[in-house]
Amino acid sequence: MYDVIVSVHGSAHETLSLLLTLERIMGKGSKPTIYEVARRAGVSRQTVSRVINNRPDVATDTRQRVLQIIDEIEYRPSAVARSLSKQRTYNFGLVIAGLDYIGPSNTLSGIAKKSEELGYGLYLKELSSFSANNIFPLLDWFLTHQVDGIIWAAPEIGPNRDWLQDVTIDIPVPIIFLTTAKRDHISIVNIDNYFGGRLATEHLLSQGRRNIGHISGPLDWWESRQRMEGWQDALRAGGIEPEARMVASGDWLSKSGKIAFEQLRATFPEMDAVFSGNDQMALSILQTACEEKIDIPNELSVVGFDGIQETAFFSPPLTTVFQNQIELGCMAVQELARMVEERGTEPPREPVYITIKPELIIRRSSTPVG
Amino acid sequence: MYDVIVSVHGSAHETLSLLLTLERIMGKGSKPTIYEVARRAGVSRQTVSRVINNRPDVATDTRQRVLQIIDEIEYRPSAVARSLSKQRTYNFGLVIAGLDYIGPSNTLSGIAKKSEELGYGLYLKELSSFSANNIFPLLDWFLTHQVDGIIWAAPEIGPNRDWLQDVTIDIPVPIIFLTTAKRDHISIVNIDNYFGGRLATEHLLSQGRRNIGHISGPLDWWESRQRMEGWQDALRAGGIEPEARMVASGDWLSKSGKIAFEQLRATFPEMDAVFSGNDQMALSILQTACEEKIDIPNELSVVGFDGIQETAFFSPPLTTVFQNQIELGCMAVQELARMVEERGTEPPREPVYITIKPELIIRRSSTPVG
DNA sequence: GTGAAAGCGCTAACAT
DNA sequence: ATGTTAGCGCTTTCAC
Repeated sequence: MYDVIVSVHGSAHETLSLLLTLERIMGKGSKPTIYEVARRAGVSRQTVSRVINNRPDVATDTRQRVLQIIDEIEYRPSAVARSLSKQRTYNFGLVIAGLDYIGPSNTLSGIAKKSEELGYGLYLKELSSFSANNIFPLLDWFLTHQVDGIIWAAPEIGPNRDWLQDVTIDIPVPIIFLTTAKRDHISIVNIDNYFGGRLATEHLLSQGRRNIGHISGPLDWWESRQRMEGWQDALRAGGIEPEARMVASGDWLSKSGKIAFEQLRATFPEMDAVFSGNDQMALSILQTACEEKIDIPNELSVVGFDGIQETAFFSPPLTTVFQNQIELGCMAVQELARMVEERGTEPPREPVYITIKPELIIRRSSTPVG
Repeated sequence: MYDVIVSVHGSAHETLSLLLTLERIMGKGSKPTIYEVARRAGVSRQTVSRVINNRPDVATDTRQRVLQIIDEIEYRPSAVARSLSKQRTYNFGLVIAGLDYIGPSNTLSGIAKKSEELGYGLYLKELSSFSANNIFPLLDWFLTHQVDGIIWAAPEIGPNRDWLQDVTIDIPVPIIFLTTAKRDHISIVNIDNYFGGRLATEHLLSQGRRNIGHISGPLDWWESRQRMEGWQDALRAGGIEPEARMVASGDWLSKSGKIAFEQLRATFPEMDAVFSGNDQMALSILQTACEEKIDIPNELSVVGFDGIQETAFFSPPLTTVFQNQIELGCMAVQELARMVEERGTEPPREPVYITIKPELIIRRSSTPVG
């Protein structure tokens, strides 16, 4: 009896599975498997496998029949089983921080979009603090879940990249970092914050301003320091020596910008321009100015950083350095996908260091009519 | 020879696997499996399985030995294999939209945090537009990947929930919706926008204002309509009949707020207060007022909606209706986890409809000193 | 307390 | 063009 069935449907082993499968099918709710499709179509599982993977070597009518069954019983191939079998998940792991700021969620948007486009799923983990406490459980989780690659999109702050040295990158999957100082042997995608700082400052110089203050972000942020250095070097290139009293630090939020601005007015009274480390702190300068009847841009020019949409409608509209965070996210994913696809190539590819130039958007806050 | 090995390490079948495994181990890079651990520890795979699952029925010294090996060879259990075997992934699928706005990314933050806390991984998919185009491929992807549950965190706009009727919910996994009008048979978590609209308006009434205008969000957004209805009903309760000329619609962005405000000043010149559908549009009211020397709050009171952090540092500080989006995300995940854990309970649980009350934060923009 | 056998749903490699 | 066999790495009975 087995022999008969075998000759029609498959081996003894498959027939046995068939019987078991049938029992299972009885119970409600159990999702159909590839085997169920094969059984109904009267073909083997591999044939079904070929169909669902769009492989050419299947007879047209067989393919039709299989497809119809699939449709009929609403069969969906299990990505889990496929991952196990192929030893590849087509998933990326993403570590991000500071979703309560608008910048990171733009980056996220770019990452999500590009991953989708390239056919990768995306596991999201948010780092609750910016510090580096729970890095290892997190990495472990990703490895455990067999992601094909990791995107590290939390900013570099203080010592929160030290673990890189410890691990000396024996992480067995490709990993790409955003917003991280250049380091050997690791792949990085960055906005060129230094260049942005120079852009802003050179623009103010070109408008005839000579007393250009700076409100920086927190100085343990790598990005803040880069922007500040851009400001410093631009000043020097213009023949001006930057001094400590020309800088005040904030924490990115509007409130701190207000405080820093007050401070600068005290320590640097001749100030005729400010370069703010981000747009939100710049906003509070504009507000303070409005309250205290300081004429922007005639008395004081202001330039921000980030290029959030609102800046176009600040009053006056804010000149700002636009950093394309969506693009940043896209690039990161694109590069990671490349790394994944080119694994095992000989010789191994060099780590990449990609830098995206920000752009200056000139508006009224820095262009006195005079 | 087999017999000897068998008596030490396992069955003939396992010994065969062993040989194959050994070969594989030779090749660089192949990750150790549970079998490798078992072999080195001289126990069976099930024992190792017990150890990594923290099961009590393992002798202490056996456990120690196994743990040590695991540490030594840096073994990490494969979540993929486990998922296949347990028919459960401990992953959620999240659909979100509008990450370029700040609200959704707060919700996301809550969702990510709570998922982590409850031990679930999170697959992220961003809906590129707010419309309902590519819903089905998306759902399919999640089902294919065997998520334990789905969180739908894209807002309800126009007809983008129509598919719910089509599918009549034969989605085989629990699913929870955010920001969605009440419907039968589906689980929903919402901010009470209607209540928020009432809160804002009643506050203005209590301050003696009688001519309260409203700048709404886009009226195809369910949230916008709810807030507006709250405004309307509060006015009526105060003996005032709302009229069309008292409302102008924006698109959430500052610019549209400015335009809407200009319009209201024309159609509703006696206006002495405005309730804005969000904080960003309210910001542009404040800015316009500052430019045009309108005294806020004495001439005009302003109340916003959302409660973004910046509002505390607007000038003047903005009274606003705070919606806790992080909490919203947490609740959604918590509820989803419950649904997942209580599957198959008899009788099945009723769908939930949870509503979070927003809170009024009173600041200077609505509290004239008089 | 520990182990053998079977199975989760799919694919790769090798037939035919 | 289609089928067979042997995995992928883990868990779940059930037996001892």
